[in-house]
Amino acid sequence: MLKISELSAQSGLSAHTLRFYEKNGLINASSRSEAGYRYYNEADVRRVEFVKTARNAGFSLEDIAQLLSIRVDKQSHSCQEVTDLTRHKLHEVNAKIDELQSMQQTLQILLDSCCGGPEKATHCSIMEALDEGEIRDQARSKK
Amino acid sequence: MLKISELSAQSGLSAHTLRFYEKNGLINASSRSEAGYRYYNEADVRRVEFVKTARNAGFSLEDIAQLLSIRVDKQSHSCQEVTDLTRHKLHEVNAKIDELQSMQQTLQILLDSCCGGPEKATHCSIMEALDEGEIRDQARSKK
DNA sequence: CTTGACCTTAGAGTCAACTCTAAGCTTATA
DNA sequence: TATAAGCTTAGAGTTGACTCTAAGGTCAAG
Ligand SMILES: [Zn+2]
Ligand SMILES: [Zn+2]
Ligand SMILES: [Zn+2]
Ligand SMILES: [Zn+2]
Repeated sequence: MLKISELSAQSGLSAHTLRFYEKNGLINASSRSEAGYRYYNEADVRRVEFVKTARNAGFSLEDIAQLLSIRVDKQSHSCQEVTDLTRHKLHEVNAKIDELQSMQQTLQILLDSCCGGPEKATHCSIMEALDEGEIRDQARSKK
Repeated sequence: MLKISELSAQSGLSAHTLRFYEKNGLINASSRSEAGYRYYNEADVRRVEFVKTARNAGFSLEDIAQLLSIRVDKQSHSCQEVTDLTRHKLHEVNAKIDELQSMQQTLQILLDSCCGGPEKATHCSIMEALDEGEIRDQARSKK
């Protein structure tokens, strides 16, 4: 049985974060001391690790809540549900990458166009490009 | 002289956003009607377009505030200042791309490993992978 | 028995960039 | 003149994932 600070040290998640995850229904301590201190057993710890791993893979806390509800009753869920979640997340990640790569290109072009020296910015081609709006619009995600 | 709704239509930025930008010192209407309505002249409009272009390139509003302060007095600023800003932004964008590509890979591997069918998730290899934590940590940015 | 580290809670604050609301003027059209 | 559309302001709400605070109870070591 681990106290919250011990689980925190072991998992790398702060005690604050662990309590926050609990408040959001992701994890919980299956027992409490008389004084109300949280005590985590092995299953609790595994659940925390699952959350941590899923978070590292890029899933949002909401996604993780769904994955957890599958995890506790795998019988009632299908592989398809799991891949749907994963595929959806992958699409989001891909969209974000596209957006950022577009910015990357723009920024690189701007950077290449400018001398970067100590001269006055009166002739700066980056400022000119921004002034003239000659930059293709990025598809900025709205969410 | 444009009223805020006209500038909004022309720029594609909502009137709310234009007022928000003004509150944050990015833009402003150089004159007001007797009743207090904002009126934007050509220079105002160009400044708004500059903001819009810089935002499209990926700069934060804070970055843009700096770019604008250079823009109004190019004599007192150097190309280097401009490239520093741009390079810094590029680094941020690159870091974010790396992080997302790492997630992308992880998600793709997970997806490839799962049958995605209507079978019960008891044997799901995505769930297994998340359970076993066999996923390399992404370098998640903390900011 | 005291000190200090650790634990509890509800709830507030943070960040970025909006987005919206309420309450009340103003202006254009029918 | 009445109605609707448009403008003003200060200020609150949104999103996601924390992060921190205040006020107080608990526990082990010296
Ligand atoms: Zn130069
Ligand atoms: Zn330059
Ligand atoms: Zn399967
Ligand atoms: Zn599966």
